[in-house]
Amino acid sequence: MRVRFAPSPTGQLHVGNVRTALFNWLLARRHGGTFILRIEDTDRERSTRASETAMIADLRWLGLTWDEGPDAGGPFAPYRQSERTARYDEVAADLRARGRAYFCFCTPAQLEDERQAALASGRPPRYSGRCRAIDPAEAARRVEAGEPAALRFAVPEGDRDVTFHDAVRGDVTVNTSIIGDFVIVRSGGSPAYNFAVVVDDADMQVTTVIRGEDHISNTPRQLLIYEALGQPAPAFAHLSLVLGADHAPLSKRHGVTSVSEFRARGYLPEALVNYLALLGWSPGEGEEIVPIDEMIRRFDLSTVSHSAAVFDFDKLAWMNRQYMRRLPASRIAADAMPYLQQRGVVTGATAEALAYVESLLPMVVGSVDRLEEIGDRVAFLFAWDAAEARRLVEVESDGPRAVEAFAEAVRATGPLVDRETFRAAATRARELCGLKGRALFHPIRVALTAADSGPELDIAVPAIERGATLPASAGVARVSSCLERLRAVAGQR
RNA sequence: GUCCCCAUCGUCCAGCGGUCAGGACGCAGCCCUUUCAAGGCUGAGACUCGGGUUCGAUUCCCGAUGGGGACGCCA
Repeated sequence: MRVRFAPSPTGQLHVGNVRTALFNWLLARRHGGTFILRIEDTDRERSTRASETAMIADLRWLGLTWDEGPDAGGPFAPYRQSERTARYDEVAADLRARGRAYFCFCTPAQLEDERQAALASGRPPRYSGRCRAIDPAEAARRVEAGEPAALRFAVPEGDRDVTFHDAVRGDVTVNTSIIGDFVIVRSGGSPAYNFAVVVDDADMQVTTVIRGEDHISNTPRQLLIYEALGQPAPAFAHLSLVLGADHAPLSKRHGVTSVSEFRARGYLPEALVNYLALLGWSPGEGEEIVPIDEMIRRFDLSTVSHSAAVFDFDKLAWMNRQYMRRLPASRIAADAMPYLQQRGVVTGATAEALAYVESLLPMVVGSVDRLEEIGDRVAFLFAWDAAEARRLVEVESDGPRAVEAFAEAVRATGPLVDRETFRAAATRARELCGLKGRALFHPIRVALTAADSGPELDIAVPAIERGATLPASAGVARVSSCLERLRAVAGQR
């Protein structure tokens, strides 16, 4: 089995395309087949190498590895359409020599007028086939003389049904009478999509073409080319589209849609892949968190949904939270470093900094959806605002009393390095002031964190103390100790 | 306009002739709790409509309706 993902490098890699890539990849891995990455850069205007590079990086980040591609090489190289022009020229010449394609001299303006007229009078807006009547020898002379011409495929006359079996939706039939002669080589000499895909898929021996539903009506055209070429056609599978909440195809105006943006916002590749897999496919019973190996084991095109799916950002967020909790802490800590560095909370990627960040994870994981949000949740460690803390303490009727009792307890116990020490200090404070429950703990919280909500105190407090012992060389922003904070709030009064 | 595809809770999926129509996200309530979350439990919430076929249709067939796609010298 040979499948391919063939993006055109004209921008960012979109999650809808990633889903297509993923389904191709899953099928290849499931059957021990080959996954090919092919770059469809025939549109010279819009394709850029920067976009190609970015897409490759995104695919790598997602873990969708390919066996053949522009960088990896392979037996059917090159895998970049812009480097395959000689091959397209050859096939185009052959088609023309055999009367299956002809030169068209119509101007864009002419074509546009015809289309408008057809639309206005309610006829299908397709090419009239006018240039088909031009004698091939004369056409060749005109081209020789430098007249610009596109090459069109000569769709067989008469109405004939073209049927193909779609692996996700069954048989699809289209009548050739609705297909106008379409351009296969632009007047500039570059191959048009319908032509290049067929040549490439045939040359690269692709056995199954999995792509978006928007290509379903292109399939009959491509089948006609396969036929004219005397090549066997691959199997086809068309995936439904990914929509936004308004049921319009997912686009920038729905929010974040490109892989690089999801990455920048702190989504994990495993979560994105898992979410996307479940958008239009289900592994069977229950389970939403599906390890990649399990997906490979279970994936099958016949169980892919026929209908369009709405992208649910909330569910993705939930999924990401699940992965933040399940993936090894060392991995999450490492991935979170760039975000913390960006905030200036971590200044150097030392082993000590990494270890400290990892130690903070139990405090944030589960309460945060994305890596990017970790910084907010731990901000109280590094940016503690004494005035704000004092203000919040005073809002509580017994606030100052509770804080003073706690401060005295801490002076006795020393640094609250672990949960037990913290609890012992809290117990001592309760004995000193007689306050308990919220009346005791809330003042302690606001005094120590300058915020009235946050992580559980018995893990937040030791985190403060651990941070306070870190040397400057650790590359972590300064954390003031509990005692320092208490002194500043309770004062020496 | 023409052709093609699609149709189960708000959303994503299960269901593949007989089910109290199941799960997940989200939502509501309760519990837990020193706060916000998280977590646990409970709950509300769907078979688009009309014809067939059948003893029996969410499930099969036809039509309508609705949604989407295509009709480019974009892919």
